[in-house]
Amino acid sequence: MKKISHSAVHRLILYRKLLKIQLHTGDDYIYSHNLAQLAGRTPAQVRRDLMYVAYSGSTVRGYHIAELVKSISMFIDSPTGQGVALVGLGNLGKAILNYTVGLNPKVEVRAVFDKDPVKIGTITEGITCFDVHDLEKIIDEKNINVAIISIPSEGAQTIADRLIAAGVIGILNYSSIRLNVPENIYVENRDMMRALEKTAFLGRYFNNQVIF
Amino acid sequence: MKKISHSAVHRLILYRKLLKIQLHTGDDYIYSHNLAQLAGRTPAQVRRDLMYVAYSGSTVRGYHIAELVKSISMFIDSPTGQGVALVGLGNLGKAILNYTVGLNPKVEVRAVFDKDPVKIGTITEGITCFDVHDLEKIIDEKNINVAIISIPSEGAQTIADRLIAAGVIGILNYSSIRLNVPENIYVENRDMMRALEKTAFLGRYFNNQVIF
DNA sequence: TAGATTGTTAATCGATTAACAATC
DNA sequence: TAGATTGTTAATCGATTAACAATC
Repeated sequence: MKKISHSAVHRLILYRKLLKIQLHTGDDYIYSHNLAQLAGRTPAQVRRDLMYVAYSGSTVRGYHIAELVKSISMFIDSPTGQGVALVGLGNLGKAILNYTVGLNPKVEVRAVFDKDPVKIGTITEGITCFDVHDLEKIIDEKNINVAIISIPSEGAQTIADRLIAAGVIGILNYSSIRLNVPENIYVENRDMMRALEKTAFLGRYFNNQVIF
Repeated sequence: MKKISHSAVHRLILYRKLLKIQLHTGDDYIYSHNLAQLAGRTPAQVRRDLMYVAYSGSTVRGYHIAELVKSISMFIDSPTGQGVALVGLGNLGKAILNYTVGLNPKVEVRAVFDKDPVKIGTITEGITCFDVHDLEKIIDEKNINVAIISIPSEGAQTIADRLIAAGVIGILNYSSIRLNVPENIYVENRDMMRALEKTAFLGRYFNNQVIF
């Protein structure tokens, strides 16, 4: 199996997103330098990234947008699709549902979990909220192997352990602790405070306000 | 001025966070291999990263935790502190406030903006919500140079233009469009769907379920 | 054909890793 | 001192960039 860097995966997903938007603008084809500009990359970088997916552009017309989207999807998405569980239906959980539900049928949120009796049984963005007590059962029933953690730090590790034991292989972690997981489990951490501090520093850095 | 990579900045912020937690465990000193384990890095990588900040460890005791935190902060934080504006007080905006307010006095959310009259004038996590119409005035008054965008895609570019014109140099963008900004402005994009798709792919990749 | 673009190879750059002298 | 750790230099690795032949 060939290797691919995390950042290349991230970029391919970005290209697909940008291409989907281009689909609605009328043009059938796009050149690497147009896509590069949209993505904030160089044309050569884009062409190199695209060589991961089995699709060749035309030297005259560039890339057929719809075909390229299809090729990227064949590369990135699971052929059978993947189910996603969201744990924690607070403000963040609701926002995540709002930003993700319905966008990619191959990466589909199939269940929400919470421990609050008021929330259990409600439906948000079309997804039912289950009792976190039934986590293992529902994950098995709904064939879920990806999870999003949007609960406070205290319970996060316990939930992660249960998710992994139930068959989850990828975790998007919005809690502010770092999870301890086996090495075959992928964890993507999204720490909001860390992102804010990074933005504050790099803003000054870009404006030459940092001296060291 | 020396150069530093975005990822090194991101790691230094992580180290500081992990060290702050260690502060409460009783030990005064920590070795690079302990910090490395917490951060998921190698000891040599940690030592190399730490050489950006002007602080030397002891060859016998390792790094004095409190001193190292101070040195990282002197490196990362602005001496005068930076004000932050949050634009959009929906579920996501409320979650962001919840995850960031009060954690770092040098990166301080000083104002929230929304266009909803019901929200304007309310106080969340101690921060007043202002009319987005008064954006420029408040940003100037409260000496803000960092902003978080947590509004739907449609209005995001217009808001970004106004923020930049008002003096913002760093933007943490949670909307799902890419912002067009001058090259001296730093934008950190946080696309939830992209993060989810990446997690789904890399989960399978880590488990050798991806063939290409 | 001429010209613009693509895919691929070679050169460069930077980050990571390994090795080691210096320190207490 | 012996031993463990640090800071720094050298070697390796990988990604980015530049160059260019192939294509229509």
